[in-house]
Amino acid sequence: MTGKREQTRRELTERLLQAAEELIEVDGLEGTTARTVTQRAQCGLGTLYKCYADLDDLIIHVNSRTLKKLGAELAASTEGFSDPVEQLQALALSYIHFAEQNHTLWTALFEHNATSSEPIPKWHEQENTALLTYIAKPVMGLEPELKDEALAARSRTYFAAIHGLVVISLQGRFVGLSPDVLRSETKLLVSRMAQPK
Amino acid sequence: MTGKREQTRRELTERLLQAAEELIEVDGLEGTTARTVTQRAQCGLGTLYKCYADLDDLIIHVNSRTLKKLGAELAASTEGFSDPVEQLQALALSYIHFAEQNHTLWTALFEHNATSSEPIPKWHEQENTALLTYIAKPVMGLEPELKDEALAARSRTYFAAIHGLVVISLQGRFVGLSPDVLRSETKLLVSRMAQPK
DNA sequence: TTCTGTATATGAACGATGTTCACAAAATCC
DNA sequence: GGATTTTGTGAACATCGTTCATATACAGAA
Repeated sequence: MTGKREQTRRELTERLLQAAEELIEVDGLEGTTARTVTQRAQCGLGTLYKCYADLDDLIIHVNSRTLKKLGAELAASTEGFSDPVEQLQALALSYIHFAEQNHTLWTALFEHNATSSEPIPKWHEQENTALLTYIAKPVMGLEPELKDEALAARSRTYFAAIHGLVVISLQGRFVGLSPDVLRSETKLLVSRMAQPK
Repeated sequence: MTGKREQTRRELTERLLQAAEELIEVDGLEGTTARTVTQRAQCGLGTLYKCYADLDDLIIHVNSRTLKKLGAELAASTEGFSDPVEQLQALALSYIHFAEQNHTLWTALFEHNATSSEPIPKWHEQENTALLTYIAKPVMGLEPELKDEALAARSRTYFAAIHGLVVISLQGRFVGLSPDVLRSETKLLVSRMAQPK
């Protein structure tokens, strides 16, 4: 019987990922410590560092999962819409919906590593930029003259503007907008952005 | 000779504020600890808790200073422009300039307290929303039908969209835009937002 | 000025954090 | 089945924010 080592290692790795995700979901990033995660995963403290580089690395893997879920919802949101503007509206509303329904996980996406020395690994940066592809498609329909870098930059502009609006609203650094005001302002932002001069 | 106690207390409070500001400027929030701050201010560790509620409170006071500087630059930026759109452009470019020139202090404004249990005190929230006044003025010129809450919401939308763009660019969670692309995209965002349908 | 009482600046100490590492135990190999 | 290698473990360490007894310095009265 061979491969037992590899199996238990995979189980441990998965259990830790699951435990971290649940902890972030319930208590947020601040409650997600090396000790609470390993306790919930029912393994020793040092095991975390056998399965992941460090706690940051584990959280990045949780964020990776979250990005996959978000990507799936974004992809599904544009189905049935042929008009680029309607697609952008659907993407924006889908983003809001995801942020509301998965508040702590979504928050962890950009609050994590906010003050860290280690840079975000490239494979995870890539996962972020990959989401811009969903935006690039309708933007291409709206502004067909844009090529490559210009299209990527414009897509980032669309995303950044919407994202900023959602952050201000849901994070509540300023007094938060109500959910319906957030939606109406988002629709307005998209429709104005989507009318090239 | 009376009032010596109060004077040294004020000096200590100011020295701690100055030390924290310099530390954030040089090392960012992560290098700004209770020990490094008190060491730089040349006072005992416990003194911090005599002058401020805790380390968070001290950093909030640094952020308060930063907001004042930002507010002054924003106020100055619109001088000489009468066209609302030009005023919004000036505000946006001024915001970018401030973020670039005071990168760590500006970052501390919204990265601090990201994962904290204590809510931001109301007087500091008020300092944040006060900045929206600068935006509200030109927006009022552009969309005079907006009243009170609607105007406040629309001003937040303008700010949030620009802020999102600057964050994505300067924070570099995604691969960062070059400074001139950031500026051209910002101008485009403002001009499109500023054309009511 | 001197003496007494009070306010306060201080750093040792505490609990909690992320991370490391020697070691015992378990899996693999011959 | 014995030898060897791999690995999960938690005690230990450095550092963090925060507290508190205490010694020091100041304020008011004589």
